[in-house]
Amino acid sequence: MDEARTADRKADLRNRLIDAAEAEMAEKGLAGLKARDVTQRAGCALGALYNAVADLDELVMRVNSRTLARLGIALAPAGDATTPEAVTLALADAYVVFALQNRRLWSALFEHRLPEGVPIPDWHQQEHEVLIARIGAPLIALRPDLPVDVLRLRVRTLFGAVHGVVHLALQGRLVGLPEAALRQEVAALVTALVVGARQAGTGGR
Amino acid sequence: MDEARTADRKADLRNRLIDAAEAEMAEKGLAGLKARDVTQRAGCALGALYNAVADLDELVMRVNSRTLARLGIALAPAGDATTPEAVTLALADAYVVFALQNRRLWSALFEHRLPEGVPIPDWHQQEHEVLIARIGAPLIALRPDLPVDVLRLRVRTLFGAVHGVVHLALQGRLVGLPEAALRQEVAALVTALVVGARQAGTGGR
DNA sequence: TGTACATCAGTGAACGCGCGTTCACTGATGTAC
DNA sequence: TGTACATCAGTGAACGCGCGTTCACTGATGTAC
Repeated sequence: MDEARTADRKADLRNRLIDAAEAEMAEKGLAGLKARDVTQRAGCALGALYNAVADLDELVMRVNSRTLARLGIALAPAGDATTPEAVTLALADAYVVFALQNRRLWSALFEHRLPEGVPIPDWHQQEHEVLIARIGAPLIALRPDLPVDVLRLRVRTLFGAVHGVVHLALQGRLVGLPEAALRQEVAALVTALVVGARQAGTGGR
Repeated sequence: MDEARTADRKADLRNRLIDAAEAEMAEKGLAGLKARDVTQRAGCALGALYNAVADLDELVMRVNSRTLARLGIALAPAGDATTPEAVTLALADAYVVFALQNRRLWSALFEHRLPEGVPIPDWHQQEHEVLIARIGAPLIALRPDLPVDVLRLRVRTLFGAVHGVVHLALQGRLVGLPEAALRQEVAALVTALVVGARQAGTGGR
């Protein structure tokens, strides 16, 4: 009857391990994540890690999963804007701010690669889809005339463009770029793209 | 008097090592580059590598240097276009094509990180600057009214946007995207950005 | 409520591997006379 | 042109380290009677 208690404690440790991994990754980046550091931080023995989780890769995916969830929350208020353009702009700006405030965790989202041949698990893939859909919603409103597959591509292009600018800014080849400047650049970028979309959609030049 | 001969042979081996490293990286990517594979491919002993080059990092930078040079050559014909817009479009398109034809070598350009605290050597940094300047030239023609530091930022934004789209496309989260589609997306992206620039520059909307 | 037994979370030393780099050596090449 | 000597490119076995993962063990927790 009390077997639930042990299960709880097991889940507890598991969470502590994910917490620890998250903290380590936030401090040292994905490449700096070491099994020993994680377990030490979580206050358990090295071996316990493999009782809670299959391997380090799973741990990374759990952390990435959390990061995506937090990103989702950070993007939510953007939906309140009144026009599709404004929504898109707000999404992009929230994305930039999130990336800046979560540099290493955000980078880990894109750096992590599973070993060759191992596919990304469905539950994780789906989390990505949700985000893409969120970004795509206002664009669909903007261009109801376009077929969905073209729109899907456009959404990824928009996302890729914003992502690329932020990525480059955080890489350090462009050190010390102030936050305000980055946000402004991204805003200009998105404005150009979205205005282009509307003009094309309404036949206006 | 014949000491030149030995020096030549030394330089020869060095070049063969860089060739080998380039081939290895093109096949297996930056992370797949191993000292033993390189020397075996170059037909020399493991230790000879360290006679020719300080360490693997230097080898990678030599390869990246070549890749940048080849990229420069690939971009050159774009300068023949007649309007600044057309030049920018041609540059972006040539960039995309180059990236697709040199996936792993192109990725290595951005993946390689020197160990913490070691700065990028000047000669390599400068190669980057040259490319950025090349991309920037038509933009300067487009917006002679803007101060240079704003333009510098804009150039990097444009580059980052294009880069991000290509990067995302090659990552594999977006597998099998046909080349034509990618080129078209990038063309649309750049058109939007460049048209925006001209309109803003001429006081148009 | 006790007692014997089973389970399994948790331990941490040890394993094993990959891999960059070093180092004592050798032999070919070049110099001095 | 020979001969003795010095140099140093090239060799590859060995070093050393980092680090993910395993595994024999232990002790606390839970079950059966």
